[in-house]
Amino acid sequence: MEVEKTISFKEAKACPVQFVLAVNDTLNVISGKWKLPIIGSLLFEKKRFSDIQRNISKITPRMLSKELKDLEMNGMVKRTVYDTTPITVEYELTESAKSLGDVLDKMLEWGLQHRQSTLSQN
Amino acid sequence: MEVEKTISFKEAKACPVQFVLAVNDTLNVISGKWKLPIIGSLLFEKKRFSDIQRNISKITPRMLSKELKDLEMNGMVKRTVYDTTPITVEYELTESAKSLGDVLDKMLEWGLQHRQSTLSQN
DNA sequence: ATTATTACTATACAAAAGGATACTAGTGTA
DNA sequence: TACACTAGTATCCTTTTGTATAGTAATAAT
Repeated sequence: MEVEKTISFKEAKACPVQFVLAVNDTLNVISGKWKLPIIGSLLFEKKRFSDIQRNISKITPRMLSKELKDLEMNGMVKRTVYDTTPITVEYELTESAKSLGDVLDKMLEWGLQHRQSTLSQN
Repeated sequence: MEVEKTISFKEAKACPVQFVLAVNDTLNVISGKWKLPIIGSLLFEKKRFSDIQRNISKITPRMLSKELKDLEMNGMVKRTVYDTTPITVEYELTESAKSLGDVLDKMLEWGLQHRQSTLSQN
């Protein structure tokens, strides 16, 4: 039986190893070619499998299925099956996933700034 | 000749495609197994190749060399060669890279919160 | 009976990322 | 002469990630 310690922001920030581990947690949740597009597609409304597929035109069903499973396992999306004919399955972001929006905004901001500052080096 | 348009935070945020692209810019800079550990290792002081290698015990010189090149190309680290014998090479984070610290803090914070909220689902 | 629909799965393959191990150049020391 | 040091490279191999293409189950409409 493992003892799992809950770590605080302060503790994690003070220790480089914990820091890297915790940041990696976040990174892993959104890593992979299609996670971000999928999250983006679900940011404003819940959607069905085929809707997402139409939304992200180049994704294959295999990848969409796999990435959605990953996201579900990581507590990022909720999957709901409706017993219609043919069945419909709805995917929606969890609250936690929605709160990732703020982080993504920060990344967006830094990305734009960084592009500026590296362009101006020429 | 390509016209390159500089995009604003507002513009990027309003357009899902631009949003995903810009966030991906940031993601790409820190993606790969060793980027974060390397950045972490350089956060507080400049270091030499062998120092970093000692710091991140499991990295091979091949990977360290490759990742440092990537980081340099992306404007994240500055490489300085000193003509000593044997030569010494120093790596340090650029200002832009240091400013990534804030983003990483956000990611750390979210990662910890998300872990809490998914644990409490059981 | 054939076709369409939704939400996938199966198989095979290609490409990218990463690891293991050995090696190099240039110089200094024992 | 032999060895050690720094900062890497070179070669080969394994693992992970992603792609292409075809197929499935359950049901309903034509």
